[in-house]
Amino acid sequence: MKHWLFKVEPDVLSFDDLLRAKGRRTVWDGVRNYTARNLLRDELARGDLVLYYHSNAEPSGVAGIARVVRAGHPDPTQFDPAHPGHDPASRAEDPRWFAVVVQAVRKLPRFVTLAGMRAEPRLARMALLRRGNRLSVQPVTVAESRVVLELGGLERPELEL
DNA sequence: GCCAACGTTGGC
DNA sequence: GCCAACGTTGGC
Repeated sequence: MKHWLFKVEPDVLSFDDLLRAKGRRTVWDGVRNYTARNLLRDELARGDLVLYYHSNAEPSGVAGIARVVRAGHPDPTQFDPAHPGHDPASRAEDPRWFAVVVQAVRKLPRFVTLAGMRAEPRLARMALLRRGNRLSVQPVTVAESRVVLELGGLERPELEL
């Protein structure tokens, strides 16, 4: 099982919003970046762990964990002319953009702030913390994931790995 | 294929 | 609100 970090602005869908959503799940659609697209299409698998990160927030940080419950499939919004992510150049038989479905697992007992992660030497190499990183779906190592869950106050982080 | 211009992200 | 960093677009 692989581990990922998803960025989302909490004004759009906070982790608490996801917990309240029907089935505690949502379609992760609207991603229009080729690097993230490749990950969604080729790498994310059902059962993978997702660190749910609030970006552009006060404070920014990891709020909870989720799981991929449906692997990559064509993002329907690319074919919807009314959707801001509509892509007239994408064809149904060769879709350009992909989505997954994620389901909330649990909220972290302690919100793990960006500053808290920066202060943790074991996370020094984490992709999120690298300067200029804007990728909205990014890989996280199992070791990094474990540290984040530990910072988040989970008593038995290994149970989630 | 190069690269300037532009738009977006996201921390601060 | 500022602005650095990055991705994308499009002229050539």
